[in-house]
Amino acid sequence: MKNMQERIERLKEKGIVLTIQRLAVLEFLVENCTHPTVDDIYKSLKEKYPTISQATIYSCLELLRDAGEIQELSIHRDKACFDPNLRMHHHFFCKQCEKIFDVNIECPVSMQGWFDGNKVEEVQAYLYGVCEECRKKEGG
Amino acid sequence: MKNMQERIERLKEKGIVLTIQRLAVLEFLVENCTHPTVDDIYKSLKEKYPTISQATIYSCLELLRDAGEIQELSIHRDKACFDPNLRMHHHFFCKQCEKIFDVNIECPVSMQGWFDGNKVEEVQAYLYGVCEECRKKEGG
DNA sequence: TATTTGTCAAGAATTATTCTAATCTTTTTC
DNA sequence: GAAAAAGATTAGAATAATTCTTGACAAATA
Repeated sequence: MKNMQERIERLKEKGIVLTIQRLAVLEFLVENCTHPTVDDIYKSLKEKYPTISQATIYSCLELLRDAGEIQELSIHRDKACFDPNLRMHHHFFCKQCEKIFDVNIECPVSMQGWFDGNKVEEVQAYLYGVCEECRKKEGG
Repeated sequence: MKNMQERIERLKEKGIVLTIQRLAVLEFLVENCTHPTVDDIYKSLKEKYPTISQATIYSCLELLRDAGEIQELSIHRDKACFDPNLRMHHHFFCKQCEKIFDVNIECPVSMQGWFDGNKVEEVQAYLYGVCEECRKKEGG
């Protein structure tokens, strides 16, 4: 359950109706911090709610993203994935196992809010490489 | 012409055949540093080379990217765009005019090569916000 | 209860990208 | 230089992620 209660409060304050589907999507993300794709979420929720449609997943994700409750990552260019972690952080993508890890490095770029005269509202940084685990496997 | 000659040398050294189409794609990118999409490139080259096909643009871009001559950006999640600038740099996307600017900020994350035990081979950082020009327009 | 407003489902439509098979070019071999 | 082989290009079909549309449904309001 974690911080679900807080999140629900925040959404209610914003006047967002918390339907079963919306809660299910949010809850799934909070409990599965593996940066799932739309399809991952759809397949999993379909088991519990067999009538749910993909379009609903898309619309719930869009709503939650616009409400600032989740982040949309474009670490792959062919599909979106989502992260319920609201703290400022970046992401590492392993080219071999394709897992995505959170990266908690403080980066000056992200902290500023400004770059020259341009207002920076959001920062996404993606590191691509090979994770420790995969490197170990390779090595032996 | 700029650094085309150097680029051509590098590609030849790698044993890459420099067809008219490949050169045209590379040249277009070098002369249009506006981070064009596949479609931008296709539409523009089609005027000069009416028989060129989209698949050729995709394959040239893939080849040039894999040869390390250009960078592929996933700043939009709905379409790729390309950058011939090989120096380490990041990108700013204006949500209003949708222009993409290069950002020359040195970021520790990018310099390291490592994050915990994970080997970092590439870094892409995207700043999203409103550019100076658009803010000025808004203001008055 | 009747009305209004907002949400959901299902599938069609759209769009970027990849695949395929045929054609054309270039390179190699004789 | 001609023939064969290898590689590149084309055009269009196929695929896959995402968005749109429309009607059905549910909740909130009067």
